[in-house]
Amino acid sequence: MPPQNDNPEVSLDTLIGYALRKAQLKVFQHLVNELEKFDLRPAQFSALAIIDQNPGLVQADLARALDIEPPQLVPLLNKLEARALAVRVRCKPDKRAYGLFLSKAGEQLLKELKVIAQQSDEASTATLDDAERAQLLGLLQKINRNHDCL
Amino acid sequence: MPPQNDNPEVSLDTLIGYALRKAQLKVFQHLVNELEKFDLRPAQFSALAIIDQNPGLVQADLARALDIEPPQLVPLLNKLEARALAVRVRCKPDKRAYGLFLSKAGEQLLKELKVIAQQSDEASTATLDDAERAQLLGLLQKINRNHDCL
DNA sequence: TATTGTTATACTCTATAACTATA
DNA sequence: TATAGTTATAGAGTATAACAATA
Repeated sequence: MPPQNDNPEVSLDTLIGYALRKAQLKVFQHLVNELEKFDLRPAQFSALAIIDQNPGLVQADLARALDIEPPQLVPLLNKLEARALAVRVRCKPDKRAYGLFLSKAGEQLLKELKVIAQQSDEASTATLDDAERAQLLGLLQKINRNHDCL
Repeated sequence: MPPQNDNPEVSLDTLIGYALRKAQLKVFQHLVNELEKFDLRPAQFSALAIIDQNPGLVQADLARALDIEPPQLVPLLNKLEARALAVRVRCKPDKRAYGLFLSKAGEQLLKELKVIAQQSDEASTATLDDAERAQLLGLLQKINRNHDCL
């Protein structure tokens, strides 16, 4: 922390965006470190979870759910397929598209990863108690509701 | 009883990290759009605010405060100096280092930007009322307090 | 002609090693 | 020798246009 601060009445510390970014970097970095042991990135974990909850969805749907562009999905899914965690299956009605499914190994790994992610969440927010964590989750989800202002 | 492995207890929507990331992207993107009108990035705004509160700090201090590496600071400060918003001044005691100061124009622009940032904060969290916003800020700051290294 | 997934490309952000000039 | 700032560079993450196969 740099030297003194003689005019603190309006500062970065009153901005939600500033605190939000710092907190996100901290929590995200913790998860990155945990998932590194599985040679996975957070987006790959999220992809596994979304496929698990929406078996058969096509890549465009997954891209929208992850809020990334379709081209970014290609190496991500290649990696998951190469590790036999997920599969692309040609759609019967529309042979341009692929339905996405988890393999048994993918389902099993995902179960492990969910525990890891939950523990990472708690470890990186260890200054909060359970009630505060629940409160925070509710507030964040409330922010994430209205997407029409974007 | 066969133990069911569905595990709906832990999905992405129960993870603080997931909600935190989505909220941060939303709030950050809103600020990026607002600052774009001034041809500035959030890190440049933060740099202006930190220099303003800590006039004369050296670049290593600013890098630490912004949580970026010193090399990333070079083009950032070059831009601020080229626009005459901030200046690097050789330190008298240690001629290797530069003290950083805002120009009058920098101070004046910063005053404007603080209003913009505050409005951006409120606009991108418009689903929250003032009490919830204050609550959220407190929770985030609590996360950002690290007790393992002071 | 339009769409799904893919390739190629570029632009930003970030991280690290090496260089300069001072100490 | 060690440090402050800089340069050069490489690695991610992200965004867009263009292409192939299919509709």
